[in-house]
Amino acid sequence: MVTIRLTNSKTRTKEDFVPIDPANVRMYVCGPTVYDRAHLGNARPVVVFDTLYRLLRHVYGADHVTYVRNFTDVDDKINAEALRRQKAGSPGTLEDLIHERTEETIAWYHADMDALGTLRPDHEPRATEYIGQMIAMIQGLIAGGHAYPVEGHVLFRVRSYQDYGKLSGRSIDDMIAGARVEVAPFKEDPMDFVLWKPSSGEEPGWDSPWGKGRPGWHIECSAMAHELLGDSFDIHGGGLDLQFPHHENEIAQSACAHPHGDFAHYWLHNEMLQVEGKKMSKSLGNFFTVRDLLDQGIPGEVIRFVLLMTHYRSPMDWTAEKARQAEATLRKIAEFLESDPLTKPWIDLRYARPPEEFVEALSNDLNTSLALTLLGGYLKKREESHLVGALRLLGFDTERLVEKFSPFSVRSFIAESGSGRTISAHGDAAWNNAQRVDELRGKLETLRTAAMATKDFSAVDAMKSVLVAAGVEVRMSKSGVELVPGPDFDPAKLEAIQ
RNA sequence: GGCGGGUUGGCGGAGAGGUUACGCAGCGGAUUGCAAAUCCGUGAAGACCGGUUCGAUUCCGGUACCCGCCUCCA
Repeated sequence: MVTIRLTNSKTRTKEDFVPIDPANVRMYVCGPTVYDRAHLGNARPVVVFDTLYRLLRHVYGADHVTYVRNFTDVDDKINAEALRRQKAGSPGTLEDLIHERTEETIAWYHADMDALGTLRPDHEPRATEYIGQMIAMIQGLIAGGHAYPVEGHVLFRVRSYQDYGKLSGRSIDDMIAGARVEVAPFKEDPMDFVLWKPSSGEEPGWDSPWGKGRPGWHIECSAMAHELLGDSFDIHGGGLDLQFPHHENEIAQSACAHPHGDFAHYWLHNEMLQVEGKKMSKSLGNFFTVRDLLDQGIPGEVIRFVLLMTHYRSPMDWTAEKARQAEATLRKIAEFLESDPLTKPWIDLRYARPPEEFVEALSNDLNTSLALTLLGGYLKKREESHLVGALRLLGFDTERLVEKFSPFSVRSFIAESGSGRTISAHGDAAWNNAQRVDELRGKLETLRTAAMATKDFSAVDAMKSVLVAAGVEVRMSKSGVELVPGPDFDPAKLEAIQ
């Protein structure tokens, strides 16, 4: 069995991964706040940890990994939207409207992340379903002297936790010195953070020993991770921006509430995403959601490929050029996969396995960039079994790749043994297009044969330019004519040919 | 201000204390009616200054620049 090695933020070193229980490897990843469409930055950790999830399943067995990713459905932005709808006359209580909004957002999230080829986690708990556990946990923290109620709030006492700041490499005193935050007057210490806060009439609230209120942001992950994964579990993941304060606070709460456990053993943080060299932000006008990209016709597989091109601990830049390269590579792969089985050795691809070196690349702190390089090697060497095994482990469905990136091709061949033509198509729409293009292929071939005799190629060139304009690649050689649709293939433009 | 990370060839992007990364683009060639695709070949790097070492792009220190977090953004 390969040894997985992961860079643990807790120790700042790359460590051998040793699960608490190899029969049940447990991973928790911070999920989205469901107030709007997921943007591309949200997608990065989803794809990164999906890849880790797939690797863990590969190494320990699909039934021996438990992956939890939460939905944060308690949030001011959600409240604001629900309130806006209520004031606009939508029926139902505020709680109903909040639920409506979060349901809608979760459905979008699932659709968008599915398009990126990510597996659904084993559990997707919602904060609102774990309020009871959060209240119980807060009560325990108060009883243990780690938290204190004041003015309807409950605050966590950071000075009660020795190791506060260890994960993010900060000291409480340094942070106070450089703090730019306004400190609520009722805090014992400026760094104390909210576990519970009161709700006004316009905000959702739950009854608690401290009055009607709602949980602070950090407690939900602690409560849900504990409920679903226990006192101690293996991996906790999320974006680097969550390292402080979110993860720091999670550790403090969990460690103090469950002193017999040690919470997560390995903390993984992915670096941030940039767009054309700049931070993605609405003010710079380079902000976009995953749905925006999909709607622009950039396939989810391309987005996934681009995200995997850069190691997860490096800042990653989304550029149009990278998307172009990823698309070109996926097209080459698809074209090879769909190519005539008679031209390559027959293998039962159902049992294709990724090569050892490929698994090792991923096992070395999820080196997806190196993995993609190896993948390119299998393509070049036409090692179909290796290629398919590697693609699957990386989360690419080979049949979908063919349907999307090489839907059909038509070709004629002239050989000593005779001549003929082949059509390959995947899916009904592709078949119809292939039929139409094949007619044109026949016509082009006739024109070309005539032109070879007369040396007048003008008719051939005219037809070729229309095909190219319609996004069809034209390949003519001694052995025949081949037409392959490119990424911009537009069947409507073929009508220009009579 | 405090803390953390980064700086590799035209572009993207890895590994490794010493031997070709790789991809894209470029260039040369094969092939082609032309082209495309494909194949073969090829130049090009390690921000700056010091140190350790027989030898550093790879380890250590400093400088510059960039980025992130400290504000319930992944």
